[in-house]
Amino acid sequence: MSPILQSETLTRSVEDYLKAIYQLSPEGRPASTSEIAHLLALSAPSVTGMVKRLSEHGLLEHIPYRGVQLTEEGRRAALRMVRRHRLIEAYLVEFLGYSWDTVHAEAERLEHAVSDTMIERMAAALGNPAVDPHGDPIPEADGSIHELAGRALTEIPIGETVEIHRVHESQPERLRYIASLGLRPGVRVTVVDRQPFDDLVTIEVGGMRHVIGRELGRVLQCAPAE
Amino acid sequence: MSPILQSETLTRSVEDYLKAIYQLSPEGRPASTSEIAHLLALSAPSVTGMVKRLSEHGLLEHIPYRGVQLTEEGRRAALRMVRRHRLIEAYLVEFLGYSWDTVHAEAERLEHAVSDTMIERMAAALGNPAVDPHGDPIPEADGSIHELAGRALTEIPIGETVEIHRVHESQPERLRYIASLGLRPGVRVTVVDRQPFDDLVTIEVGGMRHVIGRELGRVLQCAPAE
DNA sequence: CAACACCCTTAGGCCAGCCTAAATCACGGA
DNA sequence: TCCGTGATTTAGGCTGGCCTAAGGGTGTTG
Repeated sequence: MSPILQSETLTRSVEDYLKAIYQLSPEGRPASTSEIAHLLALSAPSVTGMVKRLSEHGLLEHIPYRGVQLTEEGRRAALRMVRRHRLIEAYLVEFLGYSWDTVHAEAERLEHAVSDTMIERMAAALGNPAVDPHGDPIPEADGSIHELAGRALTEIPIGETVEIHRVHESQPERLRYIASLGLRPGVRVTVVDRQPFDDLVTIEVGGMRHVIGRELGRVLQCAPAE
Repeated sequence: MSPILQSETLTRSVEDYLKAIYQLSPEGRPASTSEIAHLLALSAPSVTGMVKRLSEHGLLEHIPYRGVQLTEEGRRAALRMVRRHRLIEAYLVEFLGYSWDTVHAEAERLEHAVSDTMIERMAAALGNPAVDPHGDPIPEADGSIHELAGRALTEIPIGETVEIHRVHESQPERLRYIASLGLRPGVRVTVVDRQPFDDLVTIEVGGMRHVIGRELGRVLQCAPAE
């Protein structure tokens, strides 16, 4: 029944859908039509239609009105795209002078065009890195991914000093703002105050104090400073 | 009338058509529907249809039953693609360990996906080379191209020693064969014999003798050895 | 338990790009 | 000059992927 799609016959669109669904729920919780539509900047009916096609091809399961979940095959395809995307970002930053706020758009296009061979050569040139410039873990070629446990900045108690491990954000303007505060993977941050509501956190980084809101705070993943 | 297509809204297909037409006739001689169809591996009616759209957008002129010629705008777009293609080939060979018989397919996909910024960074990383790994000249960013005059190997008289400047071929099998004879840009070749028909040429290269037929002979562009 | 709001899907349409089959043109040879 | 051959275009159709408008579920709330 399911035609042989295994041999890299996924279209650009299909790759984008799979990656989006994975990103909405790496753990496999069902993703809703509207979430997908919002992330891909498409209308909801378009998503319903594509989702139907993808489920016929065995890449995901769709329970009408309930959401979609990737199948094992769909998850593999999605992780392949994530690997590509993050390796491309790392390569562009390392070898072609890109900054972390500009790589995303370029990688978004390249991830569909590059061969597996080229991806592996880029990985080798980089020394097979474990994370990309934002600190996001790069899935292995075999489809495994090692998510490093981390707490959002919003969860760190007053007085604690942590290291930023990951800045999970792709919008250039936000990234530029984050960078302007001196925040990037590897940097140490101390939480000096917290507001009772809205998860406002005051941090000290590089001798400066800044207040971070809920949205930004969730994007900044931290680990205990060594 | 002609909608504003200037701002990089050309589709993959359109880019391929323009490049194909340019390659069929860099000098601007009209290219026929069937030549284009053959080069792009499409049916003739498909080409007629696309050609009609492209001429409406001012990228080429189509005289029905007579052929098509790129307009200045079309030529610029085509040269942009050629520049991209050749720079990508050069980059892949220089930095990612590709051989000249494998770069073509990869470049064919990448040329549509890469930004102008990235192309210029690749060019800079390469030191703004004038030619690609096959010896084909790389058009400048401003759209100028410096074709180096050369004679096909089939035209070299007996006894003359020349240097191969250019191997104008993209098929991997043919390139591998050519390489297996020790032929590549920069190599010196002496014509030791010629057959009266079929442009057969016997050459000596690296102490070995080989007979080259018409097709291959035309692909090998030579210049007087210094 | 009914009603409403919200989300999701169905219906119907459009465009780019491709195809095959059927007309039509152009040109060389009788 | 006429005709046939081969190239080209027209006609008509398909698929992927998107859209808007309209209909149908679901679940929360009075």
